[in-house]
Order: sequence, then C-alpha cells, then structure tokens
Amino acid sequence: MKIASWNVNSLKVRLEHVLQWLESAQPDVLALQETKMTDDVFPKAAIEAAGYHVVYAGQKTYNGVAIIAKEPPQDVITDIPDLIDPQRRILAATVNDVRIIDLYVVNGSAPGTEKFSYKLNWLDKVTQFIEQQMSEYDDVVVLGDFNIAPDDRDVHDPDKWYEKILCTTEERNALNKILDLGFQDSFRLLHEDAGFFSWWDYRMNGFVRGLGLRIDLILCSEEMSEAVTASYIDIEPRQWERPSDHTPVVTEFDW
DNA sequence: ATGGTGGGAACCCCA
Repeated sequence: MKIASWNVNSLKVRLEHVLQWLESAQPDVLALQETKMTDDVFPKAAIEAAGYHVVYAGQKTYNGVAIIAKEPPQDVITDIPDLIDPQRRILAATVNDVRIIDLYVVNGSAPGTEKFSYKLNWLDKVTQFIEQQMSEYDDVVVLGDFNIAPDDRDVHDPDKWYEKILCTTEERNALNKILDLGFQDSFRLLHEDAGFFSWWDYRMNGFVRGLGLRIDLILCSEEMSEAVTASYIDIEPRQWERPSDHTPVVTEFDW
C-alpha cells in the first residue's frame, strides 16, 4: 500500500500536476491540502477518469482537503467534537481498512499572535479526535501539511528558524503529543539525516537555494510502522512549471 | 535589509 500527501496550493491551478503525478506514481491513497475550492466545483470527474475515487471538504479561497484513493473511501468525517469551525482542514476516511486522517494544520503566522493560539487550540482538539479514532480503528495513518518541522534536522538553517513559526517548542510539543498516542513519523523510520525538505518558500528563490523545511508528514500507528518498506519525498513536481510550494511525500507499506 | 512570490479575491488576506 502506497500512501502520499501533497499540499497543492490551489487544486484549480494544480489539477494537471495531480493527474500527472497520479499517473506516474500510482499511489493507493493521495491526501491533498489547500485545494482552495468549494465542493460544487471540485474536479471529481477528472480524478475519477484517472481511475480513482475521491472525497473532499472544501471552502472558498482558503484551506480545503481531499482524499483520493483507488478503493472507495468509507465513513467520511469532516468535523470533530468541540471544534465548530468553518475552516475545512480535516478529513477522515477508511481506505482498505486503514483509517486515513488528512490534516491541513493551521499555519499560525507567528508566536504570540491570535493565529498562533488558534493553532495550538486546534492541535489540541485534533489530538483528542485522533485519540478517539485510535480507540475505534486498529490501523491509523495521520498525514498532511503539519506546518511543524519535527526537529532541527528538518530545517535548512535551524539558527535562523530558532523559535520561529513552524519550529517553536510549543508546536513541537503539540506534535509530540500526537506521536505519543502511538505514532511514528514514517520518514524517520528509514532516514536519520538532516536536509530532507517538503516545502520551500516561493520567495527568495527558496527551492533553488535549498531553503526548505520538512513539514509534510505521514504518521502511522504501531502495526503499520512495522510494515513500512519505503518513505521518501518526491521533489520532481516542485521542479515542474508553476509548481506548488510543497512537493509530495510518500510512504509505502507491505500491507 | 524585516524584503520577496504566489493564489485568490477584489483593491487585501493568507501562506
């Protein structure tokens, strides 16, 4: 089973990239973030024509998540307890008996801001939801744009980013609370080195200069973590014309 | 030196 995540930064602009990547990579599951479109205009037919099923939760202009899968996603959840929120950032569904939880984590702007507090509160509620899902499902994958670099190996210049947004101790502690529920960062099961990134700022020629962070993660529960056979970041789509600022991350399971 | 680029909307917000 091959599971992937990609923040596409507008599915309207990136649809051809997604279709091209599905065609070549043939994932069983591709979780999208930042589709930035309402459900009534979602390109369902184009994705189905590529041989996939898809479920989605979108809104106008901002956010938006989708799960594309070879088998039909079941038992879809778009809203969680204690978080009444018009922002479409959460999508859970079951595919091949694996519970997939697709997250577009709040960016948070900067430490000390209202958005930062909202991010931490959002993560707290989502952590409670994941804990509930863990009690209901045996095999769980939580993936998406976490907007948190797990540790300094995931940051091109840790000194420059010290306690900056995406790298603060508070955000990392919040991520660790999810991991403590019984998850592994699948990429780190197979790669210990620094310098692997999934997002590069459009500004200042970030991709060419290697100014990246690894903030797109695929977390898997215990039994699945023992079945990981490969985990990698596919930087090719970041080199395509008019790319997303994120590139797909992939984990393969003997499942 | 506190910038810049990109997406979407609508002359500004968000990342």
